[in-house]
Amino acid sequence: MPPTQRHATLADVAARAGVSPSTVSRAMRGLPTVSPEVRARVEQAARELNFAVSRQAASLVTGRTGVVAALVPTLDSWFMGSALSSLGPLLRASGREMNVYVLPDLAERASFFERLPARRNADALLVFGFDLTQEETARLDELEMPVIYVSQHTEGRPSVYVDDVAGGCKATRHLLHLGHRRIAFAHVASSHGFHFSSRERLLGYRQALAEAGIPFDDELVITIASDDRRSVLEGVGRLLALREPPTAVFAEHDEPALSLVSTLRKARVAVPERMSVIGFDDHRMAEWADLSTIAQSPADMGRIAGELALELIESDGAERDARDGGEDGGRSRHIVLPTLLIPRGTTAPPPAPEDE
Amino acid sequence: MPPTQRHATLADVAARAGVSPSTVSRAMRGLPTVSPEVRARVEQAARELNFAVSRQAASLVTGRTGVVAALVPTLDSWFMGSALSSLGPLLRASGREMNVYVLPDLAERASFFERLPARRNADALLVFGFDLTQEETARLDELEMPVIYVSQHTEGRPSVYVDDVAGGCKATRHLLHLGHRRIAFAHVASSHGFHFSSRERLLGYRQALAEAGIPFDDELVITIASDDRRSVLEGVGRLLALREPPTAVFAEHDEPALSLVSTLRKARVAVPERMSVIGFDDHRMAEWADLSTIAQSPADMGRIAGELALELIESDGAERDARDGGEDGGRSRHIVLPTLLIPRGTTAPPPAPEDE
DNA sequence: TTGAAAGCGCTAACAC
DNA sequence: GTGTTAGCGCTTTCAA
Repeated sequence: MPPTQRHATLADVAARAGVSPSTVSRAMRGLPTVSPEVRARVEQAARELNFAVSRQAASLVTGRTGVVAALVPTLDSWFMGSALSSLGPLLRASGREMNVYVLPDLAERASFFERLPARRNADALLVFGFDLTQEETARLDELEMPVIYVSQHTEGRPSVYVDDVAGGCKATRHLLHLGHRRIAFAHVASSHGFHFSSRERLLGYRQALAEAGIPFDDELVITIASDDRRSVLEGVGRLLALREPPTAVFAEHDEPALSLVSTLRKARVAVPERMSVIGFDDHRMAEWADLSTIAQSPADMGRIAGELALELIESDGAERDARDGGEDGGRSRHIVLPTLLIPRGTTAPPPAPEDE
Repeated sequence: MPPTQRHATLADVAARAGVSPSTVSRAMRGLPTVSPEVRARVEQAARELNFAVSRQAASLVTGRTGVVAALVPTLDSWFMGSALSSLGPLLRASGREMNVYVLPDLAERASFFERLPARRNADALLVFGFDLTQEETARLDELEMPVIYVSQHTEGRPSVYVDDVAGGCKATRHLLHLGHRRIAFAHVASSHGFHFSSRERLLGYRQALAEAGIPFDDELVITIASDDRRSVLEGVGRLLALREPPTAVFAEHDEPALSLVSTLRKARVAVPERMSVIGFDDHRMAEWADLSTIAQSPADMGRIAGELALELIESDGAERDARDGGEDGGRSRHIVLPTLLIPRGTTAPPPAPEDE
């Protein structure tokens, strides 16, 4: 007895339409060398048989898989969600599929880099937000397909990212302009050993302080564990207990910023009257909660990285002919996206000094 | 001049290892019928040539693609992110890839159902959180692969979801037990025309009210647009302006619940002293903000749905032989996951009555 | 504009 | 345990 009914093949359609397989192939791909009448007949037959071209068989001969892969540390974050939500439709519009590799921990990560499952199974790879080692990057170079680094800069390889230093600077300057002099920085300890540009945001913070002639004070840097509410309470407690407590906090992401606001208000520390808080992201929740923040657009990053991927895929065949686009044909292009200060209701001038 | 260097093939490895292609194939798939010595030789050759089996070629002959597809309305939500973050690694552990189709608007959705790009390109499809029409469901039935409905029940087809009615009931009962009698329900108007079980949560709310002998009052149901802060302000304003304002709000998701808390506190309405707020999800932010909520686990849903998919893929070949697992071999199984009340700091007894 | 034939890289019978 | 053979379903010359 036969297994599940087989899919119709191109040959089936050809038989039903009374033409040769090659003609069906041409018609299905929309090539112009098919007479309108025949094309109609083929399309009808295909519809009746519920036929779709097998990507597997096609790619065997074309050498293209029609798949673009995305490597992400997790999908459980506003950033990744937004980025892939814009990348997916873009790829579909070009007739491609989106393959996602989620590497939530070091074991998964090691296994990915050891087996390199994307090899031969995608036409390009987008690497999101990882802080890769040199070995890992070298391994990706072996993939023999375009690899684009997103939310991370990698020397000599195509990258798309926002200017985190400038963003950190903007946030800090905003607070400085409001009159704050004691400004804390809230850092998030991520559990999976990936960084999300936090190093650079801290750098921007320090840079803005330096410009204003304010010395860096590491008592003002707190670390919040992203999965533990007590760490927020502790961090806030530590800041408030300082001899000279801050009047403002810059959190490297909106989520911790929101938890700071919530924790402060619950403790009857008025925000922004007693303490200003600014985040980074412009998370959907930031508007809801009227949080001041530095906006970045992961949706734009996803889209732009996707466009770059398509471009590199296109040029992958012809690359050795004309060296028109410079020596590497855009292979080491860096695209830097802007950030934008969005002042909202959680930042204001510091309270009038009481003890000075 | 040649294009980009071609990938090594199985034949190349065979030549280098001095064996036949079939032997290489067997070795690469870990079949037991290969002598250890030969296996070692093959693996070495494969490593030297940076060889990986082409899924496309393999699937052409096995009839399996090694891909599981997920259909999602968006990735930009806590729920989807968590679900796919657990699904991905599970699929990888079984040696499969995860293909994601994001359908953020009705145009994308229509185009997906018209072209059915998953056809022939995946071994199973997981459909997340859509409220499908009958036509769409019928279309998916034509896919000739297992289709699992997640976060949605569909008659006669495998489904995995939480008991939203019971969850809504639990949230409302929690507030009732605390002594609340005027309880509002905050509904989210989603922009893409997809429902996320909100109908059923409202049902649970009404059911709990009925049990307590409290009549349903539609003045207490507000709608918040998920992308507009003013709508939150308006909703809160409307509730507070009622002749008999509520003392508690049940929001169908944590994100709007958090924005309610934030808006109320900013307006100097103490939470929970003056107004209790409970959400639904147990979003990561809920713990950070000390929000009472009804927990559901999208991670569990993703995992369980994935396991079901693998099971159905396995049984897909043998299904017609033994009808052991009931008439349909689990093809119409429904798996209902539990919800859990998590009381935190945003719910408390109502304030002592002032005017009565 | 269409058809015939060759083969993409692999697995699965079947021999040995 | 290993090799030989015959396709899987498609695209792509090349001829007509």
